[in-house]
Amino acid sequence: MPVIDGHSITITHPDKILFPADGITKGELAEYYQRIAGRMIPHVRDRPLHMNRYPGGIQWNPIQQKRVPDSFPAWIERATVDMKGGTITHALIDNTATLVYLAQYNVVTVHVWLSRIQAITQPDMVMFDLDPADEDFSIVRKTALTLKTMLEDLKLVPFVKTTGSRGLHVIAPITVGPTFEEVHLFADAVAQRLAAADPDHLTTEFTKQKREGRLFLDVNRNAYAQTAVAPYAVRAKAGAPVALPVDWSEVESPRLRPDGVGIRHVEGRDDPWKSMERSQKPLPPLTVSQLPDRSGRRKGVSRKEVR
DNA sequence: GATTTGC
DNA sequence: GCAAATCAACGCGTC
DNA sequence: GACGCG
Ligand SMILES: [Mn+2]
Ligand SMILES: [Mn+2]
Repeated sequence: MPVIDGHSITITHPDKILFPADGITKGELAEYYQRIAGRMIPHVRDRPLHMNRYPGGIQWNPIQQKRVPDSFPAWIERATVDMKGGTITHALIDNTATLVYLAQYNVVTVHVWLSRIQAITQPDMVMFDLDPADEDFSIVRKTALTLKTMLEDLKLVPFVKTTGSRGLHVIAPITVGPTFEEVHLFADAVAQRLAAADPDHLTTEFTKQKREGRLFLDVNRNAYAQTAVAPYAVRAKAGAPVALPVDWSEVESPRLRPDGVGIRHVEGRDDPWKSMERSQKPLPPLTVSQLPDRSGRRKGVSRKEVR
C-alpha cells in the first residue's frame, strides 16, 4: 500500500475512466495531484475548500460537497468557519496525502476561498475574473494585459492563471487587513475604470442581457465564503485541462488557450507564481470620485455612455 | 465512496 | 452476510 | 425572490 506523508492511501478502481473522451483514469488523476502537490499547496494551504466529485466520470452531474464527511481520516486538516445561522466545517489541503486522498474520493476540481483561516474575514488577494461571453479569447488576453498595467500603476503585483475553462483569473496579493467589502469596492472601481476604457468589448453589468456579448469583468469572487477554482485544479472537461498559472509573457501569445494544458501535459514548467508570497502590497485607497454613492449601489458600464 | 438500513 | 438505500450545496452580491 | 456565479 502506497504511503504518502506517512499515511497509507489506497486508490480503488485506478483504471476507472473519469474522462471518457481521453481515457483518463482515476489513477492518472491521483498521480497528477501527487506530482503537482508541491506547486499547488502553497497557494491553497489554509483555505477552506469546496469539492466537485465525479464518481462515475465527468459525463455525469457532479456531486458538490462543502462539508468534510466524518469518514475522512483524522489527519486531514479541517476548519470550522462561521456562516449565516451556524458553522460549517471544510477540509483544508496542507499536504500531498490530502490531495491524493481527494482523488480517491473522486474529487476532480477543488475551489478555494480567497481568505485563509488565520484571518478568515480578510482576503490575502484581490481577484478579477475575466469571463468571456463567447470563444473569442484574444479579447481576454488583451484585457488581462491592460489590467496588469493598471494594477502595476497602483503599486500592486499582478499574477495570472488560466481557469482551465474559458477565461483568466488576474490576482494581486495584498497585505492582509482590509475586509472583503473594502477589497470588493476596490476591485469594482478598477473594473469600472477598465470597462469604461473599452465599453464596446467590456462590461461590469450583472445581468446577462445587458452584457450584449461583451467580456464580463467579474469582481464578485471578492467576498466572504466565495470561491474560485484553485490553481492547478483539474476541470471536468475533455482533456482534463487544469487551471494553470502562467507567466505574463505567455498572455501576449495568441497560442495561449484557457483550457490548453491538461494533466498529461503539465510538466517541466517554471513556476510563474514563485514570487507570489513576497509580492503582497497594501490595498490602494479609493479616490474620492470612486467612493460608492449615497445609494451604496454600484453601476454597470453600458455600451452607450450614460452620464 | 462510505456508511447505514433492511431482509 | 449482502444488497439496497442514503447522503454528499448553498452563500454572496445584485437586481 | 430570482439571477448569476462558483
Ligand atoms: Mn470565471
Ligand atoms: Mn465569474
